[in-house]
Amino acid sequence: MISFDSMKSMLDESYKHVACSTCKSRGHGLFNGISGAELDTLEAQRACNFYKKTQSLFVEGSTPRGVYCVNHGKVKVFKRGDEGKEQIIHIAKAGDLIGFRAMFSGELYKVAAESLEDSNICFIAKEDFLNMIEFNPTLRNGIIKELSQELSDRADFITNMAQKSVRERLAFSLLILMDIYGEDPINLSREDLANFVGTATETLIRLLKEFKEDGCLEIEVRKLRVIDKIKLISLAGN
Amino acid sequence: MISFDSMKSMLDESYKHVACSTCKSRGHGLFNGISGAELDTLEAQRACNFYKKTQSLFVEGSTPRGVYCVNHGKVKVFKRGDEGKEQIIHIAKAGDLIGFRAMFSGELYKVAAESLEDSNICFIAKEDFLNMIEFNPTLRNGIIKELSQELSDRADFITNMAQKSVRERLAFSLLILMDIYGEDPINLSREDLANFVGTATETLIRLLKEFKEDGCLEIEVRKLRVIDKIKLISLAGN
DNA sequence: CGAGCGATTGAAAAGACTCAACCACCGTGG
DNA sequence: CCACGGTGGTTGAGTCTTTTCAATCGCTCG
Repeated sequence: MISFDSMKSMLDESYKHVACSTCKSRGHGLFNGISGAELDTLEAQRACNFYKKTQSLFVEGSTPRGVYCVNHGKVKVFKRGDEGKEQIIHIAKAGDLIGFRAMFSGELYKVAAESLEDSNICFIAKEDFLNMIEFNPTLRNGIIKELSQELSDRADFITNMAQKSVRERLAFSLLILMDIYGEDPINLSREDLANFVGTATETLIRLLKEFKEDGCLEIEVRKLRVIDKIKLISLAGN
Repeated sequence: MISFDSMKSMLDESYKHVACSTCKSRGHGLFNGISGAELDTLEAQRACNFYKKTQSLFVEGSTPRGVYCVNHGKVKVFKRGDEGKEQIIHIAKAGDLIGFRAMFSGELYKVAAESLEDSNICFIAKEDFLNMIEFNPTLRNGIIKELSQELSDRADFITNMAQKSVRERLAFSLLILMDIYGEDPINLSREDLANFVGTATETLIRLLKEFKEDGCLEIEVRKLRVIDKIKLISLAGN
């Protein structure tokens, strides 16, 4: 049976059932350069789904059943601290793969994932994904490289968290977000942004205002646009 | 030519040229369960070296040439922040492998590694290591699993850094160090410990004193011994 | 014995957080 | 069409943690 919601979803202009062959995933990241039989297999095995803003992909502690490939939209990957406060570890954009770490560790999810905006996200079941990895050396090496890359990013992240002031971390975070959002303005709730930077919402708001007064930033209700990247880089203290 | 230093090293009681077959690496981690021809290959390819306390294995920005396998001793893996302050990302103990991330990413080292005490550390050249990985599915899967595991650990680490107080982080760090040091007292300079926790040395010293007064800890010049693990866990705020 | 480094202590200052109140916007229901 | 309630955003004030800077101590090594 098709619910009213899912019908509405299908009619939503942001929803497109796309072919893997035209998906951004092929432009970068893991599935970069995949083609031929491999691509056909992928096309056949993946299931395309629409997620409304703030919909959950998976939660901490649940059993991993496959990987998620973002076709369109943004997804936050986060973890909850002791008091339930979210720490955003990563924000995935179109073309990114989510949840593959858990495929290999044999553990339950240690993080949760949730859409930040209306998103198209494909799902590839665990067995299918692991099969592809097992029999495709290129893909396999890609995975290893990807894991290595993320590990390195996180070492940076840890160092920043430990040594930088909140102001510097915010500047640094905005630079990362610029890459993720590309031409579009950064579109995050104050709370999500605070949870990415690792600070209190109020502190974040005050700093955003300062950055705006410094002429680095344009602020709309929920949208941030970086005007002066150079200045931001110097504020990030690198 | 053999230098005086290296002769002295060889005479040092802490130096033992061990066979891989008796190395702790086989008890856990990547080389867990390796045997037969594989073990012989490893034995033939690896070079055993002695590192005095505070000796560098590799520095940030240098070219990775192979992996390091700790036979005996401890190694800190760290990164320098903007003001040159070290952030210790990881402390490797006997049986741990170091520097394998860089084998796969094709980049220069993003972190540095240095011995924390007199250590025996074997070296396996890049080609040999990659060969082993390429042709040994078990080993390969082990690597992927290891990378995944570390990724998960670092997500925790980031969350802790972002949300916990320094006191909680210290308690948490001491618990991690208990695992690493096992029966031995934790043996780190105040500065290294501070750089692991991510705080100023002075703050660290004051908190250690408090923990001692709370009856959690015994403090010697450089050695820390946890007395009350339960209390420490509650202090870590989990 | 003196230099030097790591460890320690004290006092002041800065940074960030918490709490409380208030505002602005938006969708709902009357 | 408008009042209402709720959510997310913003501001202010006070407090607490943590850092910084300066000084001292104690030990080891040459």
